[in-house]
Amino acid sequence: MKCLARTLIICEKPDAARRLADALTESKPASYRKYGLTYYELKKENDILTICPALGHLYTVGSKEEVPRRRYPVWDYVWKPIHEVEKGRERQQEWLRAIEELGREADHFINACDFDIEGSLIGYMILKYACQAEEKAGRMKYSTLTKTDLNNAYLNVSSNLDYDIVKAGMCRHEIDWLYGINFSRALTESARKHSERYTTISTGRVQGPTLNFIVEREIEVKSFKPTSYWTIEVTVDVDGTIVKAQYSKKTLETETEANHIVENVKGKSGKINDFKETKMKVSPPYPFDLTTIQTEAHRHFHTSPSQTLRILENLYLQALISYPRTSSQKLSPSIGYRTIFNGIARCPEYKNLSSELLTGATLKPVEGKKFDPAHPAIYPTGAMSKTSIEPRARKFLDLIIKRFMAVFASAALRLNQKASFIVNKEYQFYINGSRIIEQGWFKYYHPYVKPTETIIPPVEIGKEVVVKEIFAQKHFTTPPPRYNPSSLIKEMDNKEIGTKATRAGIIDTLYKRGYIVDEAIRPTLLATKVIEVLTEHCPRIIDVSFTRELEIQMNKIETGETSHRAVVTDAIRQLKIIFEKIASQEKEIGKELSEAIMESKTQSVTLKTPCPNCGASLRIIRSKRTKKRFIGCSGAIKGECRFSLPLMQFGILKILDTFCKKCGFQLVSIKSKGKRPIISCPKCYVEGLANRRES
DNA sequence: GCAAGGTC
Repeated sequence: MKCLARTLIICEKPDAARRLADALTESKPASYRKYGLTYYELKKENDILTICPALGHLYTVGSKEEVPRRRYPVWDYVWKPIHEVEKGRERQQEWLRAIEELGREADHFINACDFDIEGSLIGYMILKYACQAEEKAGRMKYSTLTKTDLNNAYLNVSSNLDYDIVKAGMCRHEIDWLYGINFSRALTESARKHSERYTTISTGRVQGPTLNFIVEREIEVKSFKPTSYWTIEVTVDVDGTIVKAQYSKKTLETETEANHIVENVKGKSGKINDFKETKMKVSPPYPFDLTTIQTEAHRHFHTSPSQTLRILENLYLQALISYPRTSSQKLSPSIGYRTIFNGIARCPEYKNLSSELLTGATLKPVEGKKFDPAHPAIYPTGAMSKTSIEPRARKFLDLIIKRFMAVFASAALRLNQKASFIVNKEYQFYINGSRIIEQGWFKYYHPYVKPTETIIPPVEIGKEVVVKEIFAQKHFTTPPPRYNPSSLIKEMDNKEIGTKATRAGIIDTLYKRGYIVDEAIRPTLLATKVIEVLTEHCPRIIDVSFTRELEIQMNKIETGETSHRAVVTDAIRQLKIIFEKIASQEKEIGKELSEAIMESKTQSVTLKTPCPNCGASLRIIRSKRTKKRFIGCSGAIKGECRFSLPLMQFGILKILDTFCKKCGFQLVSIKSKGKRPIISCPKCYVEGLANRRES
C-alpha cells in the first residue's frame, strides 16, 4: 500500500480554515479539536491535508533579556511566542501547542494566511518556530474565500515562502517596537521619577501623529479670529407662490454694501431673463470598507468606531456578514450575488427590493478605488440568523443589506433648475429648484439617504417676479470643527496611518491615556506637553511621513534594494543619538510632564462656577470617611467655607462645558453603563429637593 | 502599566 503524504496548511483564522477545508473537498471535511483549536482533515489525490487555523499573530517582538519594564532604552529584542510577551494570551499558547503537535505529523507545509504582509509573517513564524519547517513550506495566495479561488490557489502553491515580504513585515514590527517601547518608557519614567507617581505616557508611529492632529486642530480653533460677513436673504413672489431666491454674490464683506443692495431692491420686481434645466446623475455609493461604515454608523446611529467594529465582529461570527476588517471597496462576482439576493429576499422587508434587482439584466456593483488584497468589501451573506439578533446589531445589518442593494441599483437622476432675474438693472438673483426624477438607488438605501427637493413653480423667460421680503443677515466665519472619533478615524484613513483593524483601538488608547477628552475632541495639557517634548526630541514620531518612509523602506526590502538588517540598524543608530539627549534632559522633561498630569487631574475636578457662598473654587471631592463624592468648596481646607452640593454616587461623572439655563451653575453628566448620560444642574437639583419639602 | 499588528 502506498503511503500518503501529509500536508499541514496554516490559515490566519478559524473562519478561513473552515472555508478552505470546505472548498478543497466535495464532501464535508472531517473536523477535529485539539486544545481548543478546530482543524480539518481531508484526502486530496495522494495527500492528506490537515487544515489548521492560527489566531492572528502567535509570535511577536519582545525584549531579549528579562529586563525591568522601567529600563530604557532597550535595543535587544527577539521574536517570541506572543503568550510569553503579553498577558491574557493563554488561548494563543494552547493553539501553538496544538499546531506544534500537528506539525510533527506533517511532511509538507503551506502558509495559507491572508494574502498580505502580516499574513506572510504570521504563517512564516508558525512554520519556522512551531513546525521547524520553513524550508519545506510553500505559500498559497488567494484573494477571496470562494471555492474556485481557493482551489486555484491550492493548485498554484509556490515552492517557497515569500521571504522578502516576511522580512519587510518583521522590519515593520521591530521598528514599531523600538520606537514605541523606548519613547513610551522615556516619557513615563521621566515623569515618574519627578512625581514619584506612575502614569503611563505612551506614543508610537500611529499614536504620535494622531494625537498631533488633535493638538494642531486645537491650536487652529483657539487662534481663530472670527470675521463678519453678510448675506442677502430674499423671498420673491412667482405667480402667487413665495419662494426663496439667492443673490448672485453669496457673501458680502461689509454691512454698507449689503444694506445698499437691500435698499435698491426692496419692493421692486424683475423679469426672468434666463432659465436652465440640467439633469444630474447621482451614482450609488461604494460598497462598505470598514472606515466608511464606521463613519456612516456614527452619522446614523451615533456609535463610536470601536463600538461599530465590535458589533460588526458579532455579525460576522454569526455568519450574517462577510469579514469586516477590510479596506476594500470592491466586491467580486465569486461571492455569488444571486444567492445573496435570494437570501436577503427571504426577509419580508427586503423581498420586493431584492426581487427587483434580481429581475434586472445583469448584477454589476458600483465599486470604489480602495482595494484590500486579503478581503472584499463588507457584504451581507444572505444567511438568516439562527438566534435572535439584538436590536442594535439588527440596525447595522439593515444598513449593510441596504447598502449592498444600493450598490447594484441604477443611478438616481436629479433635475436642477436655475432661473435668473435682474432687479433695478444691476442686481442679479437666482431661483434654484431641484427635483428627483428617478429614485434609482435612493429607494434601496432609505432611510440612510434622504434626498432633499426644492420645488419651484413653473417659470419661463419674461415672467415677472416680485421681491417680497429682503434683508441683510450678519454672519461670522467659524473655526474648523474639532475632530470626533468618527472624523478622526477618517483622517487616519486619509493619511494612511494605522490599519483598518487598529485605528478605533488607537483612538480609545488616546482617551485612556488622558490625552484627549469629549466627543468633540480636545487635547489635555498633558497631550500638548507630550507633543512639545516629541517635537523637540523626535519630530519624526509625530509626523505621518514616518509611516511613509517606513513603507518605502519595506518596499525596498521586498525588492531586495535594501535589507531588513540595514533598516533596523540604521533606526537604532538614529535612536541612540536621540536617547542620549533625552537622558541628559530627563529632569526637565519629567517636570513638564508630571506638572501637566497634575494640572489635567485638577482641571477635571474643578468647576468653573465659583462658590456662591465665598467665591472660592468648587471641586469634586470624595470623602475619606464616607467614600461618597460631592461638590465642595476649596475654602473648606482653611475652614473658611462649608458650602457643598450632593452628587449622584454611581456612574461616570463628568463636568460639562455648559451651564444651567435657570441658575447659571455648571452642569454635570452621569453616564451609567448601557444608558444615555443624564445631564443635571447640581444646584437646581438641591433647590428642587428643598422646594418639594416646603410644599 | 509601554507600540502596532493580527485575531477571538
